Amino acid sequence: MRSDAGDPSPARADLFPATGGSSRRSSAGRPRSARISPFNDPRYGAGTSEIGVLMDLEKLLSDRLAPAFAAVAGGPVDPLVRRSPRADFQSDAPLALARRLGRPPRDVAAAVLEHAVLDDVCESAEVSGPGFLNLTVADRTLTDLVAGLVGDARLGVPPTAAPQTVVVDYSAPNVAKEMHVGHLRSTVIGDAAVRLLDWLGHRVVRVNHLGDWGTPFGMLIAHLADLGEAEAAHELSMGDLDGFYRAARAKFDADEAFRERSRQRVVALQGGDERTLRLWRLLVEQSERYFLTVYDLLDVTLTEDDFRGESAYNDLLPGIVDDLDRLGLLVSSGGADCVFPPGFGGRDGEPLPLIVRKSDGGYGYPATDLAALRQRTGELGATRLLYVVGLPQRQHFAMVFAVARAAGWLCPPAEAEHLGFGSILGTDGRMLRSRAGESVKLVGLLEEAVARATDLARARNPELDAEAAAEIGRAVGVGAVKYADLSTDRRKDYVLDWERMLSLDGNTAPYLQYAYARIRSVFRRAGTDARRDAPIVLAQPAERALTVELLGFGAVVAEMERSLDFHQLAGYLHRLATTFNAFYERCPVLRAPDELRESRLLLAELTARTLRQGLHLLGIRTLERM
RNA sequence: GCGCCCGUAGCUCAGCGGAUAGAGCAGGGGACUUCUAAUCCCAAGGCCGCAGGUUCGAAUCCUGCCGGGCGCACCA
Repeated sequence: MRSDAGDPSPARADLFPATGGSSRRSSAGRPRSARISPFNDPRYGAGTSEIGVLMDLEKLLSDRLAPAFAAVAGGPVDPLVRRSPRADFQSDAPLALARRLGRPPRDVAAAVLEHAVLDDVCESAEVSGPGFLNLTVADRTLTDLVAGLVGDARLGVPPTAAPQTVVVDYSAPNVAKEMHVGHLRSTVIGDAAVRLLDWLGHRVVRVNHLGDWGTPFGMLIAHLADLGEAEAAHELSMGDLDGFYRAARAKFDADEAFRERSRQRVVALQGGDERTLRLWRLLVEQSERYFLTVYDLLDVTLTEDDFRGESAYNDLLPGIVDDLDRLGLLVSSGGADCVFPPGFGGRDGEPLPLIVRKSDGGYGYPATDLAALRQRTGELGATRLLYVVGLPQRQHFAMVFAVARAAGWLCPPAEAEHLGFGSILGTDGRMLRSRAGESVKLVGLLEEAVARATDLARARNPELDAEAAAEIGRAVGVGAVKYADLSTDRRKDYVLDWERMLSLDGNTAPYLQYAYARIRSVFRRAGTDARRDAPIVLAQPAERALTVELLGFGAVVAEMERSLDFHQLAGYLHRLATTFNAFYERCPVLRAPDELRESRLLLAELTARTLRQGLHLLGIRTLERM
């Protein structure tokens, strides 16, 4: 069972229905008719929504505008509906269409308006500026849609109509080596991808592509043998993997006899020597045990079942070479077996090979990656392969994918995507390093985050007992690190700045967690849940703004299924929290007259559920109090 | 040398063909006998690296330059 520490199962199941599984399934292939509305669709009674899709305002407006555009253009046109600073929404499409039709943009916009049926959902719809359509949604539409959200455990996000098998390759630490900040991004981003795709109803296979094979293992095993198994196991179980590695390395550099023993160990390992293999397994097991403690601290859903080291593909490697040869793709160059995918050049302008088998007969990581890919599309039947690996390996994956396509191991509908990411920088703008110039230990980083967050919690709240402070410190500290990673475009480098990411305001995890805790506090005081059937009343602009924001969750999540750009979800959650805090400031909940009080409790509950679900998708915990 | 990525407010970042380029932080001014002020409100802050081009319209697309990062055959 996966130790999903961030599972949103609430203390009060009635208030926060579980959202882990696909509890409701919308009718697949449902027609996207523009004429279906919350008001005329018999399946769509207020508060008892059977389908999630029409809780999405953008889609509702888009569906209404599409036929009108089609009528004007004589063919399908995407209405390009988006949020607008001048109204609730705007359509940009008339501008582009005007050129195609050779008519003035404002005329086109006006013609679209004439054809569009918007009266029942919009308070106003008008041509604006050079030819935009500004749409202001009727309050009645907002209250009806948000009432549908109340009854929807999935908050307006329907499960996918086309489930795929998705393999997510992420984390991938190296045996007998410490996890460092470089593994942080892969682990955090990969885990968010897994959580999202799983929630959307895909079959997700986590693969932790452990670095558990290769020449360094000769050295490590030789060192292990010198120490004796018992002593080595003890050292490794302390979690000091780097100490072990460094000691082996130092002997390797200094001692010729040790170097020779190391080389013999490599040969013995590859030759399947039982005693050597046993030592190797000890190394792997101890390392895996250590990695699991890091994953536990990180609140990541990886378990022991997800380890699939490079060695797992060893038996498949000769077949890869043979089959490439049979397909006529293999070229011998400099004694190595290579494939030269077109379009890749090297330093000297020569074609760049993917070296499948080295001149010494050994296999490198290209062979392993090809074998793994083939196993994923073949045996596992995956149609989406994600590789959460740093951007420097971009060319490598482009070549592997190109060769796999040429070999027929990667063909539609299956597709592979390198989910690359940038580096973590220090506040000096350079790659994050420890003072000694080494890579920074991941656990050290996490421990510092937790310690800092715990201190902050104590300083804010001196009456907290030690246990509560520790729990808050952990959720906030780890959440802050993960959120800092996920809240900016993953392709860019980002600066790790303690002050900023642990700050209680700004686009940070603590800010979002605090908004959630505040809402929970309201419900503790209320001593009751929100009444599910209470009508939503939009008495003030802040209530209206919050409602519009709540209705945007589905569109953001839907967009991320494809892009996996988690900073968009982070941005949405921050916007939602900001909008809620403004609402909270101006709209008393518990002190309000009955009707308003019930309505506001519902809005608060929806906000909390959305924050919790959104943060959960990012792998970040919420707290009942802070 | 070839290739890829990145230069947006003092700082960290959104925006990637559409209206007057948005947030947050820091700095300035205001709001606490609080439904948790770990909050909110207000004002200020920009030749979107530079120069051309395409377009009714360019931070966004194309070309060239400048600055920074990364990769380029037997390490993964």
